[in-house]
This record gives sequence, structure tokens and C-alpha cells, in this order.
Amino acid sequence: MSDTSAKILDTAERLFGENGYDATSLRQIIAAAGVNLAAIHYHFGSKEELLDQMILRKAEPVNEERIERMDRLMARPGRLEVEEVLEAFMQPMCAAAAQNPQFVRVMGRLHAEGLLPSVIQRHFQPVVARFHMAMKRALPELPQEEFLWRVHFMIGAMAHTMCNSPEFPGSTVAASDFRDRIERLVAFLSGGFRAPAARSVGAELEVK
Amino acid sequence: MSDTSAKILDTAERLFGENGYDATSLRQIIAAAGVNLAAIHYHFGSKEELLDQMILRKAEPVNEERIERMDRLMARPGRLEVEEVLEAFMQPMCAAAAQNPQFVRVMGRLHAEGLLPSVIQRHFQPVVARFHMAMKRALPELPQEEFLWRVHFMIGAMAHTMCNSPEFPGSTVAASDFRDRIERLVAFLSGGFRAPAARSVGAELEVK
DNA sequence: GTCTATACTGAGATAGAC
DNA sequence: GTCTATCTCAGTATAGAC
Repeated sequence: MSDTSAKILDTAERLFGENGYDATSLRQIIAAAGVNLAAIHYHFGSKEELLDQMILRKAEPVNEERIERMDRLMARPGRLEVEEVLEAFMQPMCAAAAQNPQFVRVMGRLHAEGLLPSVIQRHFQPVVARFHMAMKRALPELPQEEFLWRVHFMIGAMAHTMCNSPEFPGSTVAASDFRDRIERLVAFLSGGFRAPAARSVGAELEVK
Repeated sequence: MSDTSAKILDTAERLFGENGYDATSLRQIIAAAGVNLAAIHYHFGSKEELLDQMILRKAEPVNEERIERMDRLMARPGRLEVEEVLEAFMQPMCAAAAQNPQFVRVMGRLHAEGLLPSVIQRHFQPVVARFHMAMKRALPELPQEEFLWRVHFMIGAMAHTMCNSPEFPGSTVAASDFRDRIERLVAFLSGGFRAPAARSVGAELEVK
């Protein structure tokens, strides 16, 4: 990778994280990076490709750790707890956030701009597959369709939580403290995944 | 309201719903509506103001019904169930979706583009305030901060659910069936809101 | 009061010289 | 590989016709 590419990637990462993808112009990036406008198109082809490369560079280590932790869980016999699976999925992102706060901001921003599903999510397939398997070991009795919907809900809550800060008065937690945030989120999601399925499908709601 | 304004609003609603806000240019709108470019700025001032007006026109009836249902709940003595409060908040959106599928698509798109928090959410303040009050009657023992975080999680799950379809094979539910979707979501969120609070709140913050 | 025609600024993209 | 110059199209602003 050339020096110019690296400078562009670093600068784009910072500016996208600070101001979002749409709000950041290529001209801002080249000014901050000290390179020429055409260099971006030479090295990356387009603004969107630049984004793609920038994400991949940072997401790969996170996903590798997720896969590792998920595989370690799967190697254990017996039933898994919902909390452990969720944590194995979420914690690596926290570690990345602690080391480089910009990264999670960028990811959140991208989801908020609707760019994750179309461009990036295919790179997360191996992680998602393992997450599904592990989660099913924690929730063997949950119907498949209900399970998939709940994963869907989880993704929304997770992305929104990573991107936005609730900004309420009297908060005792710094906006950048992702570990606290994730612990709260895991507790919430665990309750959601364990809830009895909505009655419209199987009519198994008698328990409550 | 003039005929031109109405044509612009209708067309903008359709195009924003189909292609998103950013991806829709004012020139596309005027071409489809058969009006002049400057008419938009004459009637609305800017593209963002146009969006604001478009949202308000559709969101007001929904919010009025939400407020009505919330007030009816609050008038009842005793403790409320989490499910009833969530349903009072969600159902009116379903009704609007059934009657005008475009509207929910627009709202979802806007959230996906990160435009809801900055521009629109102030119009939802009366609804949100009532929702908080009612929800606290259902969860009197939940600490305030944990409560606010969970509302935050809920917003993410809700917005993502309204905007995106999970697209898994063998689904027995049409993508446009928002009632089923909301029932599942309410079951999930209820479990989340009822979950025991994350343990970390006091402990790990001392160190910092 | 409403609307049209047209000009202005800044965005992403590209061709071709070096 | 890099840079200059230029293209197209976006949102915006305004002068003036009806």
C-alpha cells in the first residue's frame, strides 16, 4: 500500500467518523491529507470504494476475534447462555472501540446512512453464520422464524446504540464508554431473546 | 394549501419513499410533479424544509392517536403492563402503514439516512413524554438511567424493523404485514424491558 | 402572491499531460 | 503515480413575468 493510499484512508476514517459519509466531501479529505483530488479516484475508484476499503481494514481484526470467541463457545458441550453468545459477538467491537474510538463511530454512522446493508454486510457472513449456530444452542426451543426476527431486532438496537448517544441529563456514563453501553444492551437483548414467542404464530403464550 | 404545494408534497413523498432523501434530487421531483424548480423554494424554502413539511402532514394523525391511547392508559388506576404501553405506542404506526404503505417506508428511509434525530424528532416530543410516563407506571422499579437506555435500544430496534425486512427464506409472513411484525417486536421488547438491570452500573465506574 | 428562467457555488468524476 | 483542467449535476438564490 502506497503512502498516499494510507494517508487517504487515515484521513477519511477520521473525517467520516466526525462528520459522516455524506457530509464529508472528497475535497475536505484531500485538503486534510495533503494529496490531490484525483489521487482518490486513482487509488480507490470512487468515494464509495474508498469507504469500503476503509471499513475492511478495520473490520477484519474484529471479525476474526468474534469468530475465534464463537468457535470457543461452540467447542463447549451442553447448553450455552444467551448472555455469553451475545457478549462473544459484541465484546470485540468494544475492544476495537476502546483502542480506536473512531472506528465504531464510523460503523454506526454508516448504518445510520443506510450504507452497511448494501456494501459491507457480505463481509460479515462468516461471523453471522457462527452467531446463529451458537445462539441456537442457547435457545433451542425458539421457533426458527421468531429467532430470525429477533436477530433482526437485535441488529437494529445494536447499530442504533453504537451510533447514537441517548443524551439524557444526569447520565453517569461517558458517551464514549462502550463497555457499559454493551453490558446494558446485552442485558436488554437477553431478556428479549428469552421472552415467550408472540402468540400469533404458535399460541404458546400461556406461561406468563 | 395551493395545488402546487400539494403536488410537490405528494411527489416528494413518493420519490423519497422509493429512493431515499439524498438520492432524490429536487429536479426529479419537479419533473415528476410538473412544476418549476423555484416553486419548491418559494413554498418550502429548502429541500430540508420540504421534508419537514412532508413528514408533519403524515405524522400528525399518527401521533394524535398515540397520545389519545397513551392518555387512556394513564387514566386507568393501578399498574400497567409493558405490552399495553408498547402497543399503544406502536399500533397507530401500523394503522398508518396499512392505509398508506409509503409513509412508513419514508420514515424508515429517513431513519436509515440519519435524518430523523436532527430534523424531525422534536415534533415527537409530546408523544415521547407520555410514553415515558406510561412506561414508568409499568416498570416502577427500573432505575431511571437503565430505563432511558432501554428506550434508546427500543428506538433502534423499532426503526430498523420498520425500515428493513429480514429477508429470510421460508418466511410465512408478507414483508408488508406490519401487524405481525409489531406483535413480534412487542414481545421481544417486553422481555428486554423486564430483564434485570445490568450489574455493572455502580461497580466499574469507580475506577475511572 | 405565484411561478418561470436562469445564474451561482460546490459536489463527485474523468481525460490527458507530465 | 500524480496533477491540472474540465465535465456534469446537485442545491440554492434571485430577477422579473403574470
